[in-house]
Amino acid sequence: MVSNSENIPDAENFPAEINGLRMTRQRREVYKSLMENRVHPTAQDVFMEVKDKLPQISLATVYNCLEALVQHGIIRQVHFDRESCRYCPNLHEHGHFHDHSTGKIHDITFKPGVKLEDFLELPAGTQITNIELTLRGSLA
Amino acid sequence: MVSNSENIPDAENFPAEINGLRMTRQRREVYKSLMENRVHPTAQDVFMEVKDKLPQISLATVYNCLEALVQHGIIRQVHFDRESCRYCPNLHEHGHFHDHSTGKIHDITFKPGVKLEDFLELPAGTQITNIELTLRGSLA
DNA sequence: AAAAGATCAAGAATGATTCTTATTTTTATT
DNA sequence: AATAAAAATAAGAATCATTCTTGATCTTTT
Ligand SMILES: [Mn+2]
Ligand SMILES: [Mn+2]
Ligand SMILES: [Zn+2]
Ligand SMILES: [Zn+2]
Repeated sequence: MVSNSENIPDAENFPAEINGLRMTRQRREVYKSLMENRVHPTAQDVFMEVKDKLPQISLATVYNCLEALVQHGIIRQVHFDRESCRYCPNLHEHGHFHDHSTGKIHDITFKPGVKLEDFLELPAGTQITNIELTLRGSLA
Repeated sequence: MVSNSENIPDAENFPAEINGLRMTRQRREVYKSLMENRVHPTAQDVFMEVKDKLPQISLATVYNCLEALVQHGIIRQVHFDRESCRYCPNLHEHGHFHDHSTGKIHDITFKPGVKLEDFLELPAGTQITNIELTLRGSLA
């Protein structure tokens, strides 16, 4: 029952452009890697994965691609302390749970309908444009 | 009505040890700087502040002091993306709001009695040991 | 086809942080 | 109090993720 076919178009019918960003071979493979393996990889991780398909790609290009994808709102950066940045193609509002027992990072969603003001003491007039929530712990 | 006297003992009656960490002159000044100026400074910021009191202190020592204070649970590190770490002496559970209009970082507390499960979809068996919440935006 | 623009590869540069080592200070022991 | 052992500090080197620079290559427009 293993199925790694999400809704990722293959090379032939992959859109030539996403959110105004031209999908070059490198950007496409970087993006596909993120979509197929939702493990919040680092740039190095992506580099190693993508080299299988594009053996000549450089780490700098992986950084460039990731940056371009982030700038165009196609993927998001995830930060854990001072570790290398990680990348996530899940665009829904969510936080991250770093399970220290397995090392895996899980997406955590907010309960439907919850507003920030429901659980935070926000100074009057606060306009929040971005939320980053990181949880650490383990699965009992 | 200016009062920068919080509950920060002065040099004479400053505890010789906190949480099992010996309070050397350097550690004391670093800690006092954080307590007196609650602006979430970087190590560089602390370095520049503390040099007024201990002109011979080195940046490496400031890093060492901050690290020792963090390890002993006396202060906390705060992360904003890939920027330099910042330090916070507020030990109550709280998040941070980076006000992009003023550049200031504000402590944000949770509403009393709120539990994580109240607003997050947590997988069953999740044991959370640490929460990091970062908000970005502006004060209208 | 030519020109302009965008992307890429490779390696150098940057900057925050950590590490190394010699020196100084503090604490424990005689 | 003197001595030995342990801890902390200062200074600078090393590290590592990330960014920058530059020349080559690919795309799009004229
Ligand atoms: Mn591989
Ligand atoms: Mn100053
Ligand atoms: Zn995610
Ligand atoms: Zn704080």
